[in-house]
Amino acid sequence: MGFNDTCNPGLALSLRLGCLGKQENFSHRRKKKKLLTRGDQSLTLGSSDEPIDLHRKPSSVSTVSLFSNSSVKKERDFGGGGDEDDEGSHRKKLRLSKRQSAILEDSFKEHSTLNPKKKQALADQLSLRPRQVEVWFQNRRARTRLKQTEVDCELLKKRCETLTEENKRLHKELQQLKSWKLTGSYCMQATLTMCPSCQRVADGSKDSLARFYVPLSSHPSSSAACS
DNA sequence: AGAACGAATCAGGTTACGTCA
DNA sequence: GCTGACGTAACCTGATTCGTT
Repeated sequence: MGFNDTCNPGLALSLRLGCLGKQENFSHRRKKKKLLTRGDQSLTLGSSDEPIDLHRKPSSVSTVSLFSNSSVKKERDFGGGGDEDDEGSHRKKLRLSKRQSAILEDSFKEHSTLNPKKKQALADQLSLRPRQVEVWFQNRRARTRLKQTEVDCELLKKRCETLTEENKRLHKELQQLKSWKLTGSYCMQATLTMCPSCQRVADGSKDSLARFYVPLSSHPSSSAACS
């Protein structure tokens, strides 16, 4: 926490959803071809140095679907378990060490997406499976988005509050002007004349109307227009 | 050339474990 | 010791892109 998550201020709440990574990260994809088939990756049960990873797409009829949910999960989750304890009867959630987290964090700061090379390098460096590095980056990006969404939310809230306040104030002002008009007190008459060319109130002696006041010197259609 | 397919990766959401008050 | 809240690793699902056939 407390990293450069809020480096993108502004209200791009919805826009950002589509722009983070999705497209930008495909350039380095698919460099290798079928070195890893799905079977190789997911169903090789401990036959290589890459631990069990039974996690891909149970939508098709794969080995995964042959197990019950929970048993698959346990096997999958436990499969690998990092470099430490590989024994145990149930899933043991790995807790990344401070060093591992720090290195991942540094790497994330550099670039929030992974390419296969970087993934493998980090995995090697940290004694983790590439899949774990991948998951960490996915979760990290999700956290970043969540945090940014919260920031955006706060900004919108504040903006909403100020607009509500302004709206109230304008209503009040309008009522006041209406009442003046009804009571015939036209002392403001001169100050409320609308300029025909710029559609603004041409003079504003009152502070509340000052924002509509256009200095004659900067008026588009010469100084005579608003007199 | 273009359709079909598979692999890789993503976002968004969920689950489950570890930690702490 | 128990419990609920919280953080987060791991997972699921659907979508997208791209290389291969």
